[in-house]
Amino acid sequence: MKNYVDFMTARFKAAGYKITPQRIAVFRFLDGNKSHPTAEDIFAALRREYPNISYTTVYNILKSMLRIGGIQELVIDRERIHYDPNTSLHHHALCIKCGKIIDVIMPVKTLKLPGKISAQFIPTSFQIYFYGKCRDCEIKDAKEK
Amino acid sequence: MKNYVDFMTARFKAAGYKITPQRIAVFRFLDGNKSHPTAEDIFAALRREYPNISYTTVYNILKSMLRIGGIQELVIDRERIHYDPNTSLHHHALCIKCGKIIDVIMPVKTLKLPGKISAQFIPTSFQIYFYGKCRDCEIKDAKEK
DNA sequence: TTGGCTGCAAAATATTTGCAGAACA
DNA sequence: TGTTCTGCAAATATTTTGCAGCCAA
Repeated sequence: MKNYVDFMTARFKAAGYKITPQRIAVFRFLDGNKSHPTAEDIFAALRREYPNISYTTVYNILKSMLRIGGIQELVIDRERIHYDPNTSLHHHALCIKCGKIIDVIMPVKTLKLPGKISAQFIPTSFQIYFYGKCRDCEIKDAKEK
Repeated sequence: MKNYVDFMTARFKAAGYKITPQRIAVFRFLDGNKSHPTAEDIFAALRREYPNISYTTVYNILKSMLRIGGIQELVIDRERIHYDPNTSLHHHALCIKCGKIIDVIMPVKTLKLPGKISAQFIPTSFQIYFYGKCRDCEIKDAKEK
């Protein structure tokens, strides 16, 4: 499978979902996308190609992708949900000034919950979120002083 | 400082904020509270004592507490924000069935970002979120099968 | 006394839903 | 051709804001 578009197209077909131009456009937009877009970002990008596309469609497609896999929701920003086509284990850093999210690829041995907690909770995944300032905002802030 | 109410009252006074019955009620509700309540939970609890209390007041108080410290926002649930009066370093587990959040107290050495990333990002804190199923939901699901 | 705080109502924002018509398979 | 999908409009839910009156200091 050479790219994300073909990969997702195959997954949708396998799941019995139809392939529509809008769906392909979402796959294309997300292919290799490391910007962690929101539904609005995706909507805005697709609107150039499809002036009539609706939020409903964007949300529908994202929901389908979540259901069958191929995308990840990032719940890190209190204002809105971000999406990440990279579903392999990695983490994220949020700039509290500009809201930018960057990937944190680091080897973290699969975290084991302490015995007391594993009696109460069965984890299926985990995410590490770093909060701080990105380089650009750090520089901007330094200049203001 | 013997308890959270006195502690927060002192902090508010030190910051030049007034002490109102509603503020004390929020402090009291949060004292030792490990349920990770939402603004709605707090509103509902306070309403019993203060039938006229408004969401505005709850949100205002939470915002003040965030500003001067004494509370933490948990951005883990896609639907709403949860609050935690425990601001010491600890982590959380979210049950994807019932939405319950439980504390994860485990010793994690302060995580260091890989060199490549620390050139781009200066972290001030981090949070580990576990996603899975709580014991109660696990038992419920087992019975259904 | 007075500036900050509360509570009401309305606004803003993100996401979801009902439904009629379009279009993929 | 039939069912799923799209797009519009309206609904929902959470959080924020404007403002008049109240109250803690």
